Amino acid sequence: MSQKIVLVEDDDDIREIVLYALHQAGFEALGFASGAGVLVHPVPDLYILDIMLPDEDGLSILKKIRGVSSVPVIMLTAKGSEHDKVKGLDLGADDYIAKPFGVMELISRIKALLRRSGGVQKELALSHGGITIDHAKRQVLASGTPVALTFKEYELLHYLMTNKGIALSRDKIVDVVWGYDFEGESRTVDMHIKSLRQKLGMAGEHIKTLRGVGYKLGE
Amino acid sequence: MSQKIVLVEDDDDIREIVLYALHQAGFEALGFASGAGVLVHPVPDLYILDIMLPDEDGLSILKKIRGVSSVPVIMLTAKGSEHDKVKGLDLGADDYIAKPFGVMELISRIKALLRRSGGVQKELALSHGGITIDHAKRQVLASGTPVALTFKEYELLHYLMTNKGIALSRDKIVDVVWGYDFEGESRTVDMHIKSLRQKLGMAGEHIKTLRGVGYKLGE
DNA sequence: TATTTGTGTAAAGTTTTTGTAAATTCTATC
DNA sequence: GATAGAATTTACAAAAACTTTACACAAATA
Repeated sequence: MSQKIVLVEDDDDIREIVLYALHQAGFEALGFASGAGVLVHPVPDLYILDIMLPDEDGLSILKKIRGVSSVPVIMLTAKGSEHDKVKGLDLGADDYIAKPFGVMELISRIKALLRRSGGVQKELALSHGGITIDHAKRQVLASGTPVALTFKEYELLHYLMTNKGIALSRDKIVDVVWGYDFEGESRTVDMHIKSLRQKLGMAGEHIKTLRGVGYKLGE
Repeated sequence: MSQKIVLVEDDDDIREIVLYALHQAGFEALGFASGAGVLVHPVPDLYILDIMLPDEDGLSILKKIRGVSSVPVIMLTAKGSEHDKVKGLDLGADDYIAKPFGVMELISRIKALLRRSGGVQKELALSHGGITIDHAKRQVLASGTPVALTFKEYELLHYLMTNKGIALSRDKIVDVVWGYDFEGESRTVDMHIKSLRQKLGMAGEHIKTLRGVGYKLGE
């Protein structure tokens, strides 16, 4: 089970080089050229963010990440002068690396951070396929935007998310979410699945129907 | 817990960009397009003043501020030539930044000033969405005006404020604020939430109802 | 292809939950 | 113990959520 790293870097060359090196080092690495789409992606084990990006700057992405998770973040800063300033600011990232940097150094810092954080890393939010559920806040984000769910909808999604990839029968779902067995047949579960899919929009497609069995979130 | 910054800058674009960056950096920032209204507002932790303003220039605002407070002030100066002149005069501001400036640099200087002036920032008051609760003074402000709360109302608000963004069940609220469990059903919590919302006026809308769960402040 | 079985979904009907005014009980203070 | 203000309960209206029904549609089966 290799660890996942998301890299956000607009310079194509740098991105390709770093991704290649990360793969060589045994990480599962995914690159983005801009902030768009980053937060739709499930939360990885570590982020590497360029502080200067075309659309949205690295800091604003950092803020959003920190809103849902305390996953380690490494910021890439441009020039020497800016680097010291940013580093001194302590904006909430775990490490700052000045460009140009050696790939080996980057990887060694990544490993250090993962070692350090791996211990008591408490994930605040569950994530999958653009869906994020923060149980403390009782808040759900689909593709980055908040979604208002009713009580049962939320409970159902939470159950699916905590069992992502697992096939769940209607009986099991009813037991867990409703807490008792319905008598006859009813479309209640289907009904709530429908509402969920609808409210989650695009991301709702990750809720799969298993004909004759029940439902499943993701692969 | 966040520090307040007032920005006076007539250029809409610059004002928006800087305000955005300040918010991203975790400050509570408020912008004015001209000098009017600035001094009516409560004194923040730091001012940023453009030296060239339509009605009243930044220097006269600076004078007035210095008349009542020694709060840090950063002046924004236009071009290179003027910058040096102003800087050499030492007009009483704590720092001078020439336009165009990098937002990162501005924020770094702000932090430096706040660190220097405030020492260790003693944060007495919690703030969110126009509601301020100063536990030392046991005083609550809603949209800037004092609100008289009863004991239970205050305790309830304080609990909500210290857990802003967190979903709180009625049981939890009762445990913490009332200290014991009610027997049967009762509308007591709802009742106090209602009074709070009423007394807080506009700002009361930040207390959200989570149907089937409880309540939550903000987010 | 025809049939059967299972699922999606809109809409109606029912239940649950919350908001709120008013009545009642409690508590501190004089 | 009288009184005023606060806290709690009661009762009901309003709003929101939940379940069921009914039927269309899709997939599996014969």
